[in-house]
Amino acid sequence: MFGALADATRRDIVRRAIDGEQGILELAGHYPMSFAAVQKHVAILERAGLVTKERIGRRKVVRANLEGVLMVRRLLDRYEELWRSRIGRMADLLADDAPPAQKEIDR
Amino acid sequence: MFGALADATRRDIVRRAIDGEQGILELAGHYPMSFAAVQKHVAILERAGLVTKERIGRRKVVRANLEGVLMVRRLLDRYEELWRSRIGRMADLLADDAPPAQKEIDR
DNA sequence: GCTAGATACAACCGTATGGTTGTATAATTG
DNA sequence: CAATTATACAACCATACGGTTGTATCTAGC
Repeated sequence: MFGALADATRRDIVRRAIDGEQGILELAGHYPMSFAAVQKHVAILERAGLVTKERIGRRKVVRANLEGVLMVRRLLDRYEELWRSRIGRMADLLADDAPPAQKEIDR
Repeated sequence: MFGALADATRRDIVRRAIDGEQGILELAGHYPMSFAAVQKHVAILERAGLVTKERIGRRKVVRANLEGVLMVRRLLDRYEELWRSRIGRMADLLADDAPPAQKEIDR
């Protein structure tokens, strides 16, 4: 998933897919590369679960998959939580620390 | 940044860096690859701003950089927001839609 | 059913990436 | 300061990746 988002073109496709109903050919129009290249990018995003394709008429409309974006975000949330809990543990350690004898505190 | 997180080893290093005070050699112990390889991974994470190195004695301790993680998350938040505002716009459209004449609604 | 439109897929190419080994630099220890 | 520990860096290799072109499939319209 992170891999899928690691490419700028793909991130932009996701962005456009969020509020567009664009077919692949239309999407390809926005980028300085061939239709096939864009097609590959969409395929990668699709496999990563960040985007879905739906046949509409003779086109296949690309739609962003909110679930996918949320999935990635959740991972990052876990990292943040790990961090905060670490900070928490450090604070706990300091708090649990019974005030040592005066001579050790002062100075 | 997404690129930096696109590798499983690097994600694990970030995880360990969150609550560890591990040097690179210690980190390398966890993975089936050479010290130099891990060193490169750390360098990539560092360039991406996800991790910092601090010299402590003869080691260089690797610490996760919360700022970096939050940065990536913020990007995903923007995607989510785009999505929700799109849903919002669609809802608005439906709401703004003045009830058409009866003949158009029924049937 | 034939033609045109839109997508799919395979083969190929150059470069970036993840890995290796080897050598050099920094900091601790005796 | 010599020896050891921990990190840095360069050169190299195989493979993955982003791009191309060419051909095949599927749908719409006449």
